[in-house]
Amino acid sequence: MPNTPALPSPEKHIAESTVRRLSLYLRVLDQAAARGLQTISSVVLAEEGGTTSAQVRKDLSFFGSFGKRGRGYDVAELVTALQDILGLGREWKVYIVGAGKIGSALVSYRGFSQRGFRVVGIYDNNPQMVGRMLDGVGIRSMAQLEHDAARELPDIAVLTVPAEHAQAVADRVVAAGIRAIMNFAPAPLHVPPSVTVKSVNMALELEGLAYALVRRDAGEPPR
Amino acid sequence: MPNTPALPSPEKHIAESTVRRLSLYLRVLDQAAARGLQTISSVVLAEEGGTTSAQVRKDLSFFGSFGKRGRGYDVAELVTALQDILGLGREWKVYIVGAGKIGSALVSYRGFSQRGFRVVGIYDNNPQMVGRMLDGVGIRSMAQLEHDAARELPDIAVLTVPAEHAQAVADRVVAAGIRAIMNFAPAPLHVPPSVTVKSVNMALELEGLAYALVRRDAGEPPR
DNA sequence: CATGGCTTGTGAAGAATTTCACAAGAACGC
DNA sequence: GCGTTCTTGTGAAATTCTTCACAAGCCATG
Repeated sequence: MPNTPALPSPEKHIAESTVRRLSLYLRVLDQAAARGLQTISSVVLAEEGGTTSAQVRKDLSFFGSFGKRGRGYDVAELVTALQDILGLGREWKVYIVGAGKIGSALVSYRGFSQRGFRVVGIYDNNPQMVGRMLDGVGIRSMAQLEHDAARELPDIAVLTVPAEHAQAVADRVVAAGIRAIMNFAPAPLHVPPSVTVKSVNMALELEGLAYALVRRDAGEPPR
Repeated sequence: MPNTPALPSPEKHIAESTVRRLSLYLRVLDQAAARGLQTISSVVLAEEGGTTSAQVRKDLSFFGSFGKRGRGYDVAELVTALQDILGLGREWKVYIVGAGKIGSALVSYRGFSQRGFRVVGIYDNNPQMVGRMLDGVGIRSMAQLEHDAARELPDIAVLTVPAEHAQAVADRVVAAGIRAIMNFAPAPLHVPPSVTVKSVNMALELEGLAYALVRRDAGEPPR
Protein backbone atom coordinates (compact mmCIF):
# COMPACT_ATOMS: atom_id res chain seq x y z
CA MET A 1 0.00 0.00 0.00
CA PRO A 2 2.35 2.67 -1.23
CA ASN A 3 0.04 5.65 -1.48
CA THR A 4 -2.48 7.29 0.75
CA PRO A 5 -3.40 4.54 3.18
CA ALA A 6 -7.00 4.27 1.97
CA LEU A 7 -8.34 5.88 5.10
CA PRO A 8 -11.93 4.71 5.23
CA SER A 9 -13.16 7.28 7.74
CA PRO A 10 -13.84 10.67 6.23
CA GLU A 11 -15.40 13.21 8.52
CA LYS A 12 -17.90 14.44 5.98
CA HIS A 13 -21.11 12.71 5.19
CA ILE A 14 -20.87 10.78 1.96
CA ALA A 15 -23.89 10.76 -0.32
CA GLU A 16 -25.57 7.48 -0.98
CA SER A 17 -25.23 8.09 -4.70
CA THR A 18 -21.48 8.32 -4.25
CA VAL A 19 -21.36 4.99 -2.46
CA ARG A 20 -23.42 3.38 -5.21
CA ARG A 21 -21.00 4.62 -7.79
CA LEU A 22 -18.06 3.28 -5.83
CA SER A 23 -19.61 -0.17 -6.05
CA LEU A 24 -20.05 0.37 -9.74
CA TYR A 25 -16.43 1.37 -10.19
CA LEU A 26 -15.41 -1.77 -8.41
CA ARG A 27 -17.32 -3.78 -10.97
CA VAL A 28 -15.72 -1.92 -13.86
CA LEU A 29 -12.32 -2.44 -12.32
CA ASP A 30 -12.95 -6.17 -12.08
CA GLN A 31 -13.63 -6.25 -15.78
CA ALA A 32 -10.57 -4.13 -16.47
CA ALA A 33 -8.42 -6.43 -14.40
CA ALA A 34 -9.84 -9.42 -16.24
CA ARG A 35 -8.76 -7.79 -19.50
CA GLY A 36 -5.28 -7.41 -18.08
CA LEU A 37 -5.28 -3.65 -17.66
CA GLN A 38 -2.66 -2.39 -15.23
CA THR A 39 -3.85 1.16 -15.10
CA ILE A 40 -7.07 2.99 -15.81
CA SER A 41 -7.89 6.68 -16.18
CA SER A 42 -10.89 8.45 -14.77
CA VAL A 43 -12.10 8.97 -18.34
CA VAL A 44 -12.21 5.25 -19.10
CA LEU A 45 -13.58 4.37 -15.68
CA ALA A 46 -16.35 6.91 -16.25
CA GLU A 47 -17.22 5.70 -19.74
CA GLU A 48 -17.59 2.12 -18.66
CA GLY A 49 -19.41 3.04 -15.52
CA GLY A 50 -21.80 5.40 -17.22
CA THR A 51 -20.76 8.64 -15.58
CA THR A 52 -18.26 11.47 -16.08
CA SER A 53 -14.58 11.62 -15.34
CA ALA A 54 -15.01 14.58 -13.00
CA GLN A 55 -17.55 12.58 -11.06
CA VAL A 56 -15.18 9.67 -10.73
CA ARG A 57 -12.38 11.85 -9.44
CA LYS A 58 -14.67 13.70 -7.06
CA ASP A 59 -16.12 10.48 -5.70
CA LEU A 60 -12.69 9.05 -5.02
CA SER A 61 -11.35 12.31 -3.61
CA PHE A 62 -13.71 12.01 -0.65
CA PHE A 63 -11.68 9.08 0.54
CA GLY A 64 -8.15 9.95 -0.48
CA SER A 65 -5.79 10.26 -3.43
CA PHE A 66 -5.56 7.01 -5.26
CA GLY A 67 -4.31 8.07 -8.66
CA LYS A 68 -1.10 9.25 -10.22
CA ARG A 69 -1.20 12.37 -12.34
CA GLY A 70 -0.37 11.68 -15.92
CA ARG A 71 -0.95 7.94 -15.38
CA GLY A 72 -4.36 7.25 -13.93
CA TYR A 73 -5.23 4.70 -11.29
CA ASP A 74 -3.48 1.42 -10.66
CA VAL A 75 -6.26 -1.11 -11.14
CA ALA A 76 -5.23 -3.55 -8.43
CA GLU A 77 -4.55 -0.78 -5.95
CA LEU A 78 -7.88 0.90 -6.55
CA VAL A 79 -9.72 -2.40 -6.20
CA THR A 80 -8.15 -2.88 -2.80
CA ALA A 81 -8.90 0.67 -1.77
CA LEU A 82 -12.54 0.46 -2.83
CA GLN A 83 -13.06 -2.88 -1.14
CA ASP A 84 -11.62 -1.34 1.96
CA ILE A 85 -13.87 1.69 1.78
CA LEU A 86 -16.97 -0.38 1.17
CA GLY A 87 -16.25 -2.74 4.01
CA LEU A 88 -15.70 -5.76 1.78
CA GLY A 89 -12.55 -6.85 3.53
CA ARG A 90 -14.46 -9.13 5.87
CA GLU A 91 -17.19 -11.72 5.74
CA TRP A 92 -20.75 -10.61 6.40
CA LYS A 93 -23.26 -13.08 7.75
CA VAL A 94 -26.60 -12.97 6.00
CA TYR A 95 -29.97 -14.37 6.96
CA ILE A 96 -32.50 -14.78 4.21
CA VAL A 97 -36.03 -14.55 5.55
CA GLY A 98 -38.64 -16.03 3.24
CA ALA A 99 -37.83 -19.13 1.21
CA GLY A 100 -40.22 -18.41 -1.63
CA LYS A 101 -39.16 -18.15 -5.24
CA ILE A 102 -37.13 -14.99 -4.86
CA GLY A 103 -35.55 -15.99 -1.57
CA SER A 104 -34.54 -19.34 -3.01
CA ALA A 105 -33.06 -17.71 -6.08
CA LEU A 106 -31.02 -15.34 -3.97
CA VAL A 107 -29.40 -18.09 -1.92
CA SER A 108 -27.36 -19.17 -4.88
CA TYR A 109 -26.79 -15.71 -6.29
CA ARG A 110 -23.10 -15.54 -7.03
CA GLY A 111 -22.91 -11.80 -6.56
CA PHE A 112 -23.38 -12.40 -2.86
CA SER A 113 -20.71 -14.94 -2.15
CA GLN A 114 -18.23 -13.23 -4.47
CA ARG A 115 -18.14 -10.20 -2.21
CA GLY A 116 -18.00 -11.93 1.10
CA PHE A 117 -21.69 -12.13 1.89
CA ARG A 118 -22.31 -15.58 3.30
CA VAL A 119 -25.81 -16.92 3.76
CA VAL A 120 -25.78 -18.66 7.11
CA GLY A 121 -29.50 -19.19 7.56
CA ILE A 122 -32.76 -19.25 5.64
CA TYR A 123 -36.07 -18.84 7.45
CA ASP A 124 -39.60 -19.67 6.45
CA ASN A 125 -42.85 -20.11 8.31
CA ASN A 126 -44.07 -22.94 6.11
CA PRO A 127 -43.45 -26.21 8.00
CA GLN A 128 -43.26 -28.04 4.66
CA MET A 129 -40.16 -26.07 3.83
CA VAL A 130 -38.36 -26.27 7.15
CA GLY A 131 -35.53 -28.77 7.08
CA ARG A 132 -34.99 -28.73 3.35
CA MET A 133 -31.65 -27.62 2.00
CA LEU A 134 -31.11 -24.81 -0.46
CA ASP A 135 -27.67 -24.67 -1.99
CA GLY A 136 -26.16 -26.21 1.10
CA VAL A 137 -28.03 -24.07 3.59
CA GLY A 138 -30.86 -25.47 5.64
CA ILE A 139 -34.26 -23.84 5.88
CA ARG A 140 -35.11 -23.11 9.49
CA SER A 141 -38.34 -22.32 11.24
CA MET A 142 -39.20 -18.68 11.78
CA ALA A 143 -39.73 -19.54 15.43
CA GLN A 144 -35.97 -20.02 15.77
CA LEU A 145 -34.94 -16.69 14.37
CA GLU A 146 -34.31 -14.78 17.58
CA HIS A 147 -32.68 -17.76 19.24
CA ASP A 148 -30.31 -18.40 16.32
CA ALA A 149 -29.49 -14.75 15.90
CA ALA A 150 -28.37 -14.44 19.50
CA ARG A 151 -25.81 -17.13 18.80
CA GLU A 152 -24.77 -16.44 15.19
CA LEU A 153 -24.92 -12.64 15.28
CA PRO A 154 -25.83 -12.16 11.62
CA ASP A 155 -25.06 -8.76 10.13
CA ILE A 156 -27.68 -8.49 7.43
CA ALA A 157 -31.21 -9.77 6.91
CA VAL A 158 -32.58 -10.13 3.40
CA LEU A 159 -36.37 -9.96 3.49
CA THR A 160 -38.19 -11.84 0.76
CA VAL A 161 -41.55 -12.19 2.41
CA PRO A 162 -44.95 -11.01 1.17
CA ALA A 163 -45.53 -7.28 1.51
CA GLU A 164 -48.19 -7.73 4.15
CA HIS A 165 -45.77 -9.48 6.51
CA ALA A 166 -42.74 -7.34 5.76
CA GLN A 167 -43.14 -4.88 8.61
CA ALA A 168 -43.79 -7.57 11.22
CA VAL A 169 -40.78 -9.57 10.07
CA ALA A 170 -38.65 -6.44 10.03
CA ASP A 171 -39.65 -5.72 13.61
CA ARG A 172 -38.56 -9.18 14.67
CA VAL A 173 -35.32 -8.96 12.78
CA VAL A 174 -34.53 -5.61 14.39
CA ALA A 175 -35.43 -6.93 17.83
CA ALA A 176 -33.08 -9.82 17.17
CA GLY A 177 -30.25 -7.30 16.88
CA ILE A 178 -29.75 -7.20 13.12
CA ARG A 179 -28.90 -3.70 12.00
CA ALA A 180 -29.01 -3.92 8.22
CA ILE A 181 -31.97 -5.02 6.12
CA MET A 182 -32.28 -5.58 2.43
CA ASN A 183 -35.96 -5.46 1.67
CA PHE A 184 -37.40 -7.12 -1.40
CA ALA A 185 -41.00 -6.72 -0.32
CA PRO A 186 -42.81 -3.94 -2.15
CA ALA A 187 -43.63 -2.12 1.08
CA PRO A 188 -41.82 0.69 2.85
CA LEU A 189 -40.35 -0.44 6.17
CA HIS A 190 -40.23 1.59 9.33
CA VAL A 191 -37.25 0.87 11.54
CA PRO A 192 -35.30 2.73 14.21
CA PRO A 193 -32.59 5.06 12.91
CA SER A 194 -29.88 2.70 14.10
CA VAL A 195 -30.96 0.23 11.43
CA THR A 196 -30.16 0.70 7.75
CA VAL A 197 -32.64 -0.46 5.14
CA LYS A 198 -32.15 -0.78 1.41
CA SER A 199 -35.18 -1.60 -0.60
CA VAL A 200 -35.14 -3.34 -3.93
CA ASN A 201 -38.53 -2.82 -5.38
CA MET A 202 -38.85 -4.40 -8.76
CA ALA A 203 -42.39 -3.22 -9.40
CA LEU A 204 -41.18 0.30 -8.78
CA GLU A 205 -38.43 -0.02 -11.36
CA LEU A 206 -40.87 -1.41 -13.88
CA GLU A 207 -43.18 1.49 -13.26
CA GLY A 208 -40.28 3.81 -13.90
CA LEU A 209 -39.86 2.13 -17.27
CA ALA A 210 -43.56 2.46 -18.02
CA TYR A 211 -43.35 6.15 -17.18
CA ALA A 212 -40.36 6.57 -19.48
CA LEU A 213 -42.24 4.81 -22.27
CA VAL A 214 -45.37 6.93 -22.01
CA ARG A 215 -43.27 10.09 -21.70
CA ARG A 216 -41.23 9.08 -24.71
CA ASP A 217 -44.32 8.40 -26.77
CA ALA A 218 -45.76 11.72 -25.63
CA GLY A 219 -42.73 13.36 -27.19
CA GLU A 220 -40.87 14.59 -24.17
CA PRO A 221 -37.11 14.28 -24.42
CA PRO A 222 -35.57 11.95 -21.87
CA ARG A 223 -33.58 14.79 -20.43
CA MET B 1 -62.85 12.59 -12.84
CA PRO B 2 -64.13 15.76 -11.22
CA ASN B 3 -60.88 17.59 -10.61
CA THR B 4 -57.90 18.52 -12.68
CA PRO B 5 -57.98 15.97 -15.50
CA ALA B 6 -54.70 14.33 -14.45
CA LEU B 7 -52.87 15.75 -17.41
CA PRO B 8 -49.96 13.37 -17.86
CA SER B 9 -47.84 15.66 -20.01
CA PRO B 10 -46.04 18.35 -18.06
CA GLU B 11 -43.63 20.46 -20.06
CA LYS B 12 -40.89 20.36 -17.46
CA HIS B 13 -38.54 17.50 -16.99
CA ILE B 14 -39.51 15.40 -14.01
CA ALA B 15 -36.74 14.01 -11.85
CA GLU B 16 -36.38 10.28 -11.66
CA SER B 17 -36.53 10.51 -7.89
CA THR B 18 -39.94 12.11 -8.19
CA VAL B 19 -41.23 9.30 -10.39
CA ARG B 20 -39.94 6.71 -7.93
CA ARG B 21 -41.78 8.40 -5.12
CA LEU B 22 -44.98 8.50 -7.16
CA SER B 23 -44.79 4.71 -7.41
CA LEU B 24 -44.25 4.57 -3.71
CA TYR B 25 -47.27 6.75 -3.01
CA LEU B 26 -49.33 4.44 -5.15
CA ARG B 27 -48.33 1.57 -2.93
CA VAL B 28 -49.19 3.50 0.23
CA LEU B 29 -52.52 4.46 -1.27
CA ASP B 30 -53.29 0.82 -2.00
CA GLN B 31 -52.75 0.02 1.65
CA ALA B 32 -54.84 3.00 2.68
CA ALA B 33 -57.66 1.91 0.40
CA ALA B 34 -57.46 -1.60 1.81
CA ARG B 35 -57.91 -0.11 5.28
CA GLY B 36 -60.99 1.67 4.03
CA LEU B 37 -59.62 5.21 4.09
CA GLN B 38 -61.56 7.64 1.92
CA THR B 39 -59.15 10.50 2.19
CA ILE B 40 -55.48 10.93 3.04
CA SER B 41 -53.40 13.98 3.85
CA SER B 42 -49.92 14.71 2.57
CA VAL B 43 -48.66 14.29 6.13
CA VAL B 44 -49.93 10.72 6.43
CA LEU B 45 -48.91 9.85 2.89
CA ALA B 46 -45.43 11.12 3.69
CA GLU B 47 -45.12 9.24 6.96
CA GLU B 48 -46.09 5.93 5.45
CA GLY B 49 -43.97 6.53 2.38
CA GLY B 50 -40.93 7.62 4.32
CA THR B 51 -40.68 11.19 3.11
CA THR B 52 -41.97 14.65 4.04
CA SER B 53 -45.33 16.23 3.44
CA ALA B 54 -43.82 19.12 1.49
CA GLN B 55 -42.14 16.59 -0.76
CA VAL B 56 -45.40 14.81 -1.41
CA ARG B 57 -47.18 18.01 -2.31
CA LYS B 58 -44.34 19.20 -4.50
CA ASP B 59 -44.16 15.88 -6.31
CA LEU B 60 -47.86 15.89 -7.06
CA SER B 61 -47.88 19.55 -8.01
CA PHE B 62 -45.75 18.81 -11.05
CA PHE B 63 -48.70 16.99 -12.53
CA GLY B 64 -51.68 18.96 -11.30
CA SER B 65 -53.82 19.72 -8.26
CA PHE B 66 -55.26 16.56 -6.84
CA GLY B 67 -56.10 17.55 -3.30
CA LYS B 68 -58.70 19.61 -1.50
CA ARG B 69 -57.49 22.18 0.98
CA GLY B 70 -58.55 21.36 4.48
CA ARG B 71 -59.39 17.78 3.44
CA GLY B 72 -56.45 16.10 1.82
CA TYR B 73 -56.51 13.76 -1.15
CA ASP B 74 -59.33 11.45 -2.15
CA VAL B 75 -57.67 8.05 -2.08
CA ALA B 76 -59.46 6.50 -5.05
CA GLU B 77 -59.04 9.62 -7.14
CA LEU B 78 -55.34 9.89 -6.43
CA VAL B 79 -54.82 6.23 -7.25
CA THR B 80 -56.39 6.77 -10.63
CA ALA B 81 -54.39 9.91 -11.23
CA LEU B 82 -51.09 8.26 -10.32
CA GLN B 83 -51.79 5.20 -12.43
CA ASP B 84 -52.51 7.54 -15.27
CA ILE B 85 -49.32 9.51 -14.78
CA LEU B 86 -47.20 6.38 -14.53
CA GLY B 87 -48.67 4.81 -17.62
CA LEU B 88 -50.31 1.94 -15.78
CA GLY B 89 -53.62 2.28 -17.55
CA ARG B 90 -52.61 -0.19 -20.20
CA GLU B 91 -51.00 -3.59 -20.48
CA TRP B 92 -47.27 -3.77 -21.08
CA LYS B 93 -45.80 -6.79 -22.81
CA VAL B 94 -42.68 -8.12 -21.16
CA TYR B 95 -40.02 -10.52 -22.37
CA ILE B 96 -37.86 -12.16 -19.77
CA VAL B 97 -34.48 -13.07 -21.15
CA GLY B 98 -32.64 -15.67 -19.12
CA ALA B 99 -34.57 -18.50 -17.47
CA GLY B 100 -32.13 -19.05 -14.63
CA LYS B 101 -33.12 -18.88 -10.99
CA ILE B 102 -33.86 -15.19 -10.92
CA GLY B 103 -35.60 -15.13 -14.26
CA SER B 104 -37.79 -18.04 -13.24
CA ALA B 105 -38.65 -16.40 -9.94
CA LEU B 106 -39.63 -13.19 -11.69
CA VAL B 107 -42.10 -14.87 -14.03
CA SER B 108 -44.46 -15.51 -11.18
CA TYR B 109 -43.76 -12.27 -9.32
CA ARG B 110 -47.15 -10.88 -8.47
CA GLY B 111 -45.96 -7.30 -8.45
CA PHE B 112 -45.66 -7.56 -12.22
CA SER B 113 -49.07 -8.83 -13.16
CA GLN B 114 -50.79 -6.66 -10.57
CA ARG B 115 -49.74 -3.54 -12.43
CA GLY B 116 -50.42 -4.67 -15.93
CA PHE B 117 -47.04 -6.08 -16.82
CA ARG B 118 -47.68 -9.31 -18.68
CA VAL B 119 -44.90 -11.77 -19.41
CA VAL B 120 -45.49 -12.95 -22.96
CA GLY B 121 -42.20 -14.72 -23.56
CA ILE B 122 -39.23 -16.22 -21.75
CA TYR B 123 -35.96 -16.80 -23.58
CA ASP B 124 -32.99 -18.98 -22.80
CA ASN B 125 -30.09 -20.32 -24.79
CA ASN B 126 -30.03 -23.64 -22.98
CA PRO B 127 -31.75 -26.21 -25.25
CA GLN B 128 -32.67 -28.26 -22.17
CA MET B 129 -34.85 -25.40 -21.01
CA VAL B 130 -36.52 -24.53 -24.27
CA GLY B 131 -40.08 -25.83 -24.46
CA ARG B 132 -40.64 -26.06 -20.73
CA MET B 133 -43.37 -24.01 -19.16
CA LEU B 134 -42.91 -21.52 -16.36
CA ASP B 135 -46.09 -20.35 -14.72
CA GLY B 136 -48.01 -20.81 -17.96
CA VAL B 137 -45.44 -19.20 -20.21
CA GLY B 138 -43.25 -21.28 -22.48
CA ILE B 139 -39.48 -20.96 -22.59
CA ARG B 140 -38.36 -20.14 -26.11
CA SER B 141 -35.02 -20.36 -27.82
CA MET B 142 -32.88 -17.25 -27.93
CA ALA B 143 -32.62 -17.75 -31.66
CA GLN B 144 -36.28 -16.80 -31.97
CA LEU B 145 -36.08 -13.52 -30.14
CA GLU B 146 -35.91 -11.12 -33.07
CA HIS B 147 -38.46 -13.08 -35.04
CA ASP B 148 -40.96 -13.18 -32.19
CA ALA B 149 -40.41 -9.54 -31.25
CA ALA B 150 -41.26 -8.41 -34.77
CA ARG B 151 -44.64 -10.05 -34.33
CA GLU B 152 -45.42 -9.49 -30.65
CA LEU B 153 -43.92 -6.01 -30.27
CA PRO B 154 -42.96 -6.38 -26.61
CA ASP B 155 -42.49 -3.16 -24.67
CA ILE B 156 -40.01 -4.19 -22.03
CA ALA B 157 -37.21 -6.73 -21.77
CA VAL B 158 -36.13 -8.01 -18.37
CA LEU B 159 -32.54 -9.22 -18.54
CA THR B 160 -31.59 -11.97 -16.12
CA VAL B 161 -28.54 -13.30 -17.90
CA PRO B 162 -24.98 -13.61 -16.59
CA ALA B 163 -23.06 -10.33 -16.47
CA GLU B 164 -20.68 -11.38 -19.22
CA HIS B 165 -23.53 -11.80 -21.72
CA ALA B 166 -25.60 -8.84 -20.63
CA GLN B 167 -24.26 -6.34 -23.16
CA ALA B 168 -24.58 -8.72 -26.09
CA VAL B 169 -28.13 -9.61 -25.15
CA ALA B 170 -28.97 -5.96 -24.63
CA ASP B 171 -27.71 -5.20 -28.13
CA ARG B 172 -29.96 -7.87 -29.60
CA VAL B 173 -32.94 -6.71 -27.60
CA VAL B 174 -32.42 -3.14 -28.75
CA ALA B 175 -31.99 -4.23 -32.34
CA ALA B 176 -35.25 -6.13 -32.00
CA GLY B 177 -36.97 -2.82 -31.32
CA ILE B 178 -37.48 -3.03 -27.57
CA ARG B 179 -37.04 0.37 -25.99
CA ALA B 180 -37.09 -0.37 -22.28
CA ILE B 181 -34.79 -2.72 -20.41
CA MET B 182 -34.77 -3.82 -16.83
CA ASN B 183 -31.33 -5.14 -16.16
CA PHE B 184 -30.65 -7.60 -13.36
CA ALA B 185 -27.13 -8.40 -14.48
CA PRO B 186 -24.46 -6.74 -12.36
CA ALA B 187 -22.97 -4.96 -15.35
CA PRO B 188 -23.59 -1.45 -16.68
CA LEU B 189 -25.30 -1.54 -20.07
CA HIS B 190 -24.60 0.80 -22.94
CA VAL B 191 -27.58 1.49 -25.15
CA PRO B 192 -28.66 4.26 -27.51
CA PRO B 193 -30.37 7.22 -25.86
CA SER B 194 -33.73 6.18 -27.28
CA VAL B 195 -33.69 3.17 -24.98
CA THR B 196 -34.35 3.43 -21.25
CA VAL B 197 -32.52 1.12 -18.88
CA LYS B 198 -33.18 0.52 -15.22
CA SER B 199 -30.69 -1.61 -13.39
CA VAL B 200 -31.43 -3.61 -10.31
CA ASN B 201 -28.12 -4.56 -8.88
CA MET B 202 -28.48 -6.57 -5.75
CA ALA B 203 -24.78 -6.85 -5.06
CA LEU B 204 -24.61 -3.09 -5.18
CA GLU B 205 -27.35 -2.72 -2.61
CA LEU B 206 -25.66 -5.21 -0.34
CA GLU B 207 -22.43 -3.29 -0.63
CA GLY B 208 -24.33 -0.18 0.37
CA LEU B 209 -25.39 -2.00 3.50
CA ALA B 210 -21.85 -3.13 4.21
CA TYR B 211 -20.70 0.47 3.85
CA ALA B 212 -23.40 1.65 6.24
CA LEU B 213 -22.35 -1.01 8.75
CA VAL B 214 -18.66 -0.14 8.71
CA ARG B 215 -19.47 3.57 8.86
CA ARG B 216 -21.84 3.00 11.74
CA ASP B 217 -19.27 0.99 13.63
CA ALA B 218 -16.71 3.68 12.90
CA GLY B 219 -18.98 6.07 14.73
CA GLU B 220 -20.19 8.27 11.93
CA PRO B 221 -23.81 9.33 12.23
CA PRO B 222 -26.00 8.02 9.41
CA ARG B 223 -26.90 11.57 8.51
C1' DC C 1 17.45 17.91 -17.62
C1' DA C 2 14.11 20.52 -20.22
C1' DT C 3 9.90 20.06 -22.84
C1' DG C 4 5.36 18.34 -24.07
C1' DG C 5 1.52 15.54 -23.43
C1' DC C 6 -1.55 13.47 -20.08
C1' DT C 7 -4.19 13.03 -16.01
C1' DT C 8 -5.25 13.87 -11.20
C1' DG C 9 -7.28 16.50 -7.34
C1' DT C 10 -10.08 20.28 -6.09
C1' DG C 11 -11.98 24.95 -5.25
C1' DA C 12 -15.60 27.45 -7.40
C1' DA C 13 -19.65 27.75 -10.26
C1' DG C 14 -23.73 25.88 -11.69
C1' DA C 15 -27.73 22.87 -11.58
C1' DA C 16 -30.92 20.13 -9.35
C1' DT C 17 -33.54 18.84 -5.47
C1' DT C 18 -35.49 19.43 -1.04
C1' DT C 19 -37.28 22.15 2.62
C1' DC C 20 -39.49 26.25 4.39
C1' DA C 21 -43.16 29.07 5.19
C1' DC C 22 -47.29 31.15 4.17
C1' DA C 23 -51.43 32.72 1.51
C1' DA C 24 -55.66 30.78 0.20
C1' DG C 25 -59.37 27.49 0.26
C1' DA C 26 -62.45 24.06 2.58
C1' DA C 27 -65.09 22.09 6.30
C1' DC C 28 -67.12 22.21 10.71
C1' DG C 29 -69.22 23.84 14.96
C1' DC C 30 -71.78 27.20 17.10
C1' DG D 1 -72.61 33.58 8.94
C1' DC D 2 -68.45 33.75 11.37
C1' DG D 3 -64.44 32.16 13.47
C1' DT D 4 -61.40 28.20 14.07
C1' DT D 5 -58.88 24.50 12.38
C1' DC D 6 -56.95 21.98 8.94
C1' DT D 7 -54.57 21.23 4.66
C1' DT D 8 -53.14 22.24 -0.02
C1' DG D 9 -50.21 24.46 -3.59
C1' DT D 10 -46.19 27.07 -4.43
C1' DG D 11 -42.69 30.81 -4.73
C1' DA D 12 -38.38 31.46 -2.34
C1' DA D 13 -34.55 29.85 0.40
C1' DA D 14 -31.54 26.35 1.63
C1' DT D 15 -29.16 22.43 0.72
C1' DT D 16 -27.15 18.88 -1.91
C1' DC D 17 -25.05 17.15 -5.92
C1' DT D 18 -22.66 17.65 -10.35
C1' DT D 19 -19.84 19.88 -13.62
C1' DC D 20 -16.25 23.09 -14.86
C1' DA D 21 -11.77 24.45 -15.32
C1' DC D 22 -7.21 24.71 -14.10
C1' DA D 23 -2.87 24.37 -11.29
C1' DA D 24 0.15 20.81 -10.11
C1' DG D 25 2.34 16.49 -10.82
C1' DC D 26 4.04 12.52 -13.47
C1' DC D 27 6.12 10.19 -17.41
C1' DA D 28 8.46 9.71 -21.67
C1' DT D 29 11.34 11.40 -25.02
C1' DG D 30 15.23 13.55 -26.90
